[in-house]
Parts: sequence; structure tokens; C-alpha cells
Amino acid sequence: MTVVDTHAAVDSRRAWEVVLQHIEADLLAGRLVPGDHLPAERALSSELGVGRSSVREALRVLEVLGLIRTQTGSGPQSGAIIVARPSGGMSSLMRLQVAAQGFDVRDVVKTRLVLEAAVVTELAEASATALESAPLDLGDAVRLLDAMDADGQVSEAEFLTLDAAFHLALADLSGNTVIASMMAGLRNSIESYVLAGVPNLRSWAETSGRLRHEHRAIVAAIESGDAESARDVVNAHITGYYAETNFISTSE
Amino acid sequence: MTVVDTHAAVDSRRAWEVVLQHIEADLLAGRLVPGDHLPAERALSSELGVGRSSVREALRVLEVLGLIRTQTGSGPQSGAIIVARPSGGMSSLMRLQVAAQGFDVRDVVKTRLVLEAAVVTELAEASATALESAPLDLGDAVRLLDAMDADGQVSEAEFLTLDAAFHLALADLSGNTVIASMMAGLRNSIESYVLAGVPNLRSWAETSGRLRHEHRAIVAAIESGDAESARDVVNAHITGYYAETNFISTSE
DNA sequence: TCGTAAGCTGTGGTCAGACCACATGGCCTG
DNA sequence: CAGGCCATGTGGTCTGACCACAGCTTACGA
Repeated sequence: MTVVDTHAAVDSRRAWEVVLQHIEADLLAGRLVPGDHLPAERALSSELGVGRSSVREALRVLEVLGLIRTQTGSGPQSGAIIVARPSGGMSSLMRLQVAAQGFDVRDVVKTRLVLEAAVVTELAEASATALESAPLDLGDAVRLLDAMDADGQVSEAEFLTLDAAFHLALADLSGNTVIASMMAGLRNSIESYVLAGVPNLRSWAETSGRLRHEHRAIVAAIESGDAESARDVVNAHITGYYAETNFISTSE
Repeated sequence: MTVVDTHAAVDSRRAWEVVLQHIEADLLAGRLVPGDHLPAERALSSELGVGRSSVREALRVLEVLGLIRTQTGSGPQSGAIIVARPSGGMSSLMRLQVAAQGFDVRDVVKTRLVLEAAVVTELAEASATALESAPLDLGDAVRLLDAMDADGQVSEAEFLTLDAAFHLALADLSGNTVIASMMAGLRNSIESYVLAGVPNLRSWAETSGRLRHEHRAIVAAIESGDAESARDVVNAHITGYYAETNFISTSE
């Protein structure tokens, strides 16, 4: 007897693709939901008739894409567990594509602008229609702004981290997980460029002051339900910083 | 006393992460550019001091993310080659996140709406400022519309495929590769839902006729440089279809 | 001389088996 | 009854061995 079947149709998919598609099918059918454990690697291996290394290649992909979390040891927390956290995968994808020149940094910034405008528009409109009894709560975002106001106590890198967290908090508040994870990925992919641009600023104190002021203006516009104004401020906020740091070639 | 080594710095990264970060560093430094070959798996293995299986796990990730293409055999086309094609990775990521319930389908549609509006706005503005000598060329997109007009000759699935290609062509024409690959991923991740919604339509002939008409209206608005009108049509175009197919719960 | 066919070489693709570190949970001992 | 020990099962890794494949080299024959 041969090792491979000779009459049945040969599966031209690579072994790890078989594993990946098997798991995807289980997810689509609802047989696997967030929180569930995947079968053990050795079990999947024998169940699907592929080597354990092929199973591991598929699991590695799922891990990087943010679908599973793996843990060694034994017990309820060990093994591969479905988590479905998209932002990590989005960040890896965009960061690597920028590194490999698949994404132009200018397009990343432009896209961030589009999404950011959509987020504040959504929030402002939600705020305008919010009931008295359930007003829009921007608490998480405002707390980050307060942390940025500790003048002299916050380094440039820390400030920019808080800045990123603020914009991400707005995206989260909009309730759109797709946009939120995209924003996380976009920001993450150009983080090193943002930091590298700081020395190009005329005055950090001046710029950070302006950024702080603009952040407050964004919050105010959202809370007053003024979508158009929120969009304008956000637009100036982002393009201004990049222009000051010569982040983007001005030839555009 | 701790278990870990006290003199040498322990590399807590997993072996495959070492490989991934090594390649990412080479990309960032420009030592690897699109078209280049990666070292052979066995060479990377010994060079980085990890097992070949760990190298393969890293390469698998890069392949799924759309950074490399692998090919068996010998010669100039064999091996792993940097390609940096983001749309495949974006599609895998979004499709799996939707399957794993990390992305809500309604958010996917909303996000598509945001990006689509940005694309047509960009195109309309570009058209408005285009020189007589170099007018905006929507040829690729229009050809797809012509293909959709072969009444009775195009199946529902084919029509929807052409529809997707039309919107993707617009995104490509906008020149923003980030948005274009996002649109590809978004559309891809809900393709099965789009197809599944067709039977819910009152009349396919009626709906497809309306879609065709709206497509032409989008093109016309872009060519006339009317960004606002283009946005409105695109908005009605997309939300209309999803409403007709009960694709999205109306409770929202 | 030239063309063709054979085989050589190096590539990714896969598998099997062997360890390791680790975390749990039950068992055994005091 | 309490505490520590170890069996068990998990992912993480490495090694070595094949295979299929594609290009290149070589040798053979017309």
C-alpha cells in the first residue's frame, strides 16, 4: 500500500492550508466561538492526517492574525484559545507592509485622516442625539488628555503614546471595532516615523501645547454635537503635526 | 535564585519571532526590497541559530500577510521572494476575524461606506482639478460596467463579482493602496453574506437594474467633479442593497 | 556540430520522533 | 489534615529524513 491515496482526488492544498481552512470552517459554522479551546496540536495533526509541524504553521498564522492565544503548561488556560482580537494582527500586517514598501507612508496618513474624520463625525452625531438620561461619555478619552497636561512631567515619547491612546479611545467609543483596529494598525505602523519626526519640530513646547489645545477642541466639538467642526479640527490636528515634522514630503 | 541565566541576556522571544523580527529589520533597513530573494530556509536556520521549522513558521506568516511568495524547484523564480501585496493579507485577516466574531458584519459594512465615500470624493476632486490634457481616466471601471450590461448574459454571482471589481477599481484609481487593500479585504470578508442575500430580493432584475443605474451615476458624478453628489449616490447605492437583502438587522 | 535526454543540485513541503519547559492537579507522605 | 512531590499533558523547538519540483549541466547520439 502506498502512503498516499491513489484513487481519490489529490488535495493540492498545502498541508497547513488544510488546517487553516478546517478551523475557518469550524468558526463559520459556530462550532468554535471565542473562548473555546482548539484541539491539541497532536490531536489536530492525527485528526486531519497532517504532520504536527504543518498544524503549527497554521496556528502560527492564526496567532499573528489575532485569532488565537497560545499558552504552555496544563490546565484550563493552556493550549490554543480563540480570542479574536483584530488589532494585533492589523498592526503586524500594516507595519510589515510599510516596511516592505507595500504601503506608502503618505497613504497611511491619508487613510488615518479619513477614518479619524469618520470617527469624530459619528461621535458628534451620537452626542447630538444622545438622551439626557444617557449622555455620551467621553470619560476614558478625557482622562488621557488630563494625563497629557502634567506639564514638564511627560516626556515626548510618553506624550505621543498618550496622544495615540486618545485617538484610539475615540475610535473605540465610536463602537466600530473594524475602524478601531484599523486605526490601531495605522498608527502602529508609522509609530517610528512619528517619533523620528520630533527633532524636526521648531519647538516641542509649542507643538505639544497646540496638540493639547486641539484635543480639547475635538472633545468640545463632539460634545456639542458639531460634526463639521469636529472634522475640521481633527483634520488640522493631524495634517498640522505631519507638516511640522516634515513627515510627509510637501511635494504632494 | 532564578531559573534564568544571570550573565547572558536571555532571549525570551520565541524562535519564530526571532526570524520574523530579523526579516522585518532587513526590510526597514532597505537590505531587502521587493523582488529580492530571502535566504534559503536552511541558510536562515543556521544563520539565526534556530531550527528550520521555526524559520518556516515565520515564513508562513509572511506569506499569509502578503509579503512573500514561495516557489519550489530551482532557478531565479524559486525560493521566497519579497512581493508586498497587501490585499491578500488584508482579506485573510478580515475574513477570519469576521468568522471568529472579532468583527461585526455591520461594522464591516459601515467601514466600507466610509472608505467608499472617501474614494469617490477623492476621485471627484481630482477630476475637478484635472487638466484638459490629462483628464481622469475611469476607463477600467467603465469597462466593468459595460460587462455588467450584457443583460441576461450575466449570472447573479458574476454580476456581483463585477460589482466588487468596479468598486475596487475606483479604489485603485484613487491611488491610495492602503484604502484599496482595505476595500478588497472588507468586500472579501462579507462576500458570502452578499451572495446569501440575493434570494431575499424582491426582484433581481429590478435590483440589478437599479445598481447599474447607480454605478453610472457614480461615474457621472465623479467625472463632473461633483464630490457631494458622488458621496450621496454611493451611500444610497450601498445601504440600499444591504437594506433590500435584509443583510443588516434593521434594529440598528 | 548540434540537439536532446539524462541526471545532478538546490529549493520548498512535509513528516516523524525526540526532547524541553511549564503549569496543573492528584497522590503520597509526614 | 497539610504540604510537597511527581505524573500528565500542553505548546516550543530541534533534528533528520524524505519527497516533488524546476532549472542547469553534462554526456550522448544523430
